[in-house]
Amino acid sequence: MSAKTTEDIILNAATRVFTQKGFSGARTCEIAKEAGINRSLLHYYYRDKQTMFNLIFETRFKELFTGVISILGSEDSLEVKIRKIIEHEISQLILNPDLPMFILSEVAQNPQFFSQLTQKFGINAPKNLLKFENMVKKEVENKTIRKIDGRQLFLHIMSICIYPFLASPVIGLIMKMNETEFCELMEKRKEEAVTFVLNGIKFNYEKNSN
Amino acid sequence: MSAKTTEDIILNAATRVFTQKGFSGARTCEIAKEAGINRSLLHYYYRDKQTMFNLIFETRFKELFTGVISILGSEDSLEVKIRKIIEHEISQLILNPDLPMFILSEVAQNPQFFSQLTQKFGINAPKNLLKFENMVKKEVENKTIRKIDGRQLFLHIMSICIYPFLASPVIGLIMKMNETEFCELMEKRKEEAVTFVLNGIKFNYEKNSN
DNA sequence: GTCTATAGCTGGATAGAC
DNA sequence: GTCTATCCAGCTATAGAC
Repeated sequence: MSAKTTEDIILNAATRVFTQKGFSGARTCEIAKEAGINRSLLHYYYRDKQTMFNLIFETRFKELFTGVISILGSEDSLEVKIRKIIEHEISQLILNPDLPMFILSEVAQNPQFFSQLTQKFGINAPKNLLKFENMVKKEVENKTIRKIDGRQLFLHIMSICIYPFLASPVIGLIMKMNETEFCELMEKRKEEAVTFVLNGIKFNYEKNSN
Repeated sequence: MSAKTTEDIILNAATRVFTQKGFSGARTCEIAKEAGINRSLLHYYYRDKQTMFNLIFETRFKELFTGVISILGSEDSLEVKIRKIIEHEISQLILNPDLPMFILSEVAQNPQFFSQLTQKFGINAPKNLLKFENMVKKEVENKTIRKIDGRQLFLHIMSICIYPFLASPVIGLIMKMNETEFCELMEKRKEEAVTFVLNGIKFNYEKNSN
């Protein structure tokens, strides 16, 4: 990140511009301007716009997904997994609030991106998710949590962590917050989200004991 | 939607293309092709790309926001509001799965869009949200629900409804579902989400009675 | 490695025939 | 109202000087 070489300066500038505007909205001359260099230097270091974009997209893609997926596949208990995912996700997103919008909007337009990259990095998301689902299933059978589809629970958790960052401009306006206040709300959200999720799946005695 | 006149045919085609590719990714020639007409007809009916886009964006913007905001401002009880929002949102999104990505990605690049349009339509989102927050506050004081920040609860609800549609390409792949299966999961999600949220805010006797 | 100049293309917009 | 032809701007990419 510290950007000493011209190569790094360009890459950082390109990352900012692509992340904010997406591939089709980004302009190479804006990247050059942001980096404070000549436009032809972009081609010298990274051949063309698409090549540069692919490189950046891969990096940011890993930033977004590898953390959660590895926690999903860990040996922790369900409750610990839930805590870890939430704390990890929200902490990361406070540092990179525009990351999910960048990745998801590009993937929406180009779904093959996702499968290509998970293959390339040997990420086995479906396997790790299945492991999570099986844990949920077992806890449901043991009646340590209420009856719930593991996929839905996984979606609940991801939703609660990621959505606020996807909608932050809207949220900022309707809740009349500036960026700092938004971050504070997200900071508090870590604990709140854990409580909410754990309560949300708690076994319901009154309802199920008869 | 039925598209009898050329004007409507163009508008429907443009809606599809803009929604899928966004403003900067959309090409007027693609819209013309999709509508099966000549490119210059676009200009005849809608002057230019930006004008056409603004028109479509306004319409889709209303589709996404007016429903929830009016429920927020209604006289229903908190529980009924929660049920109504969830059922309304997920039902709408099953019919328009790519709507939130369209709106939110454009707003992310152009935050003034949101404030302009809410002003223009006289939507007072902050006021209706405050009403919701006050209801939450009152229920917390009455100990009918656990202690929770109304803003966080509102975010929980919106997140759980909207996020799966924003991430649907990713979700489809890691859960190995096609579009139909995804819709079925969302159909079931209505009930699951209501249970989850209501449990998530339930007053916790064990913890608070001593 | 970095710059200037320029080529070449894509896409939006307009004029004008029918 | 619809089409053809054309123009023009903006953007990417390349060649070549320093």
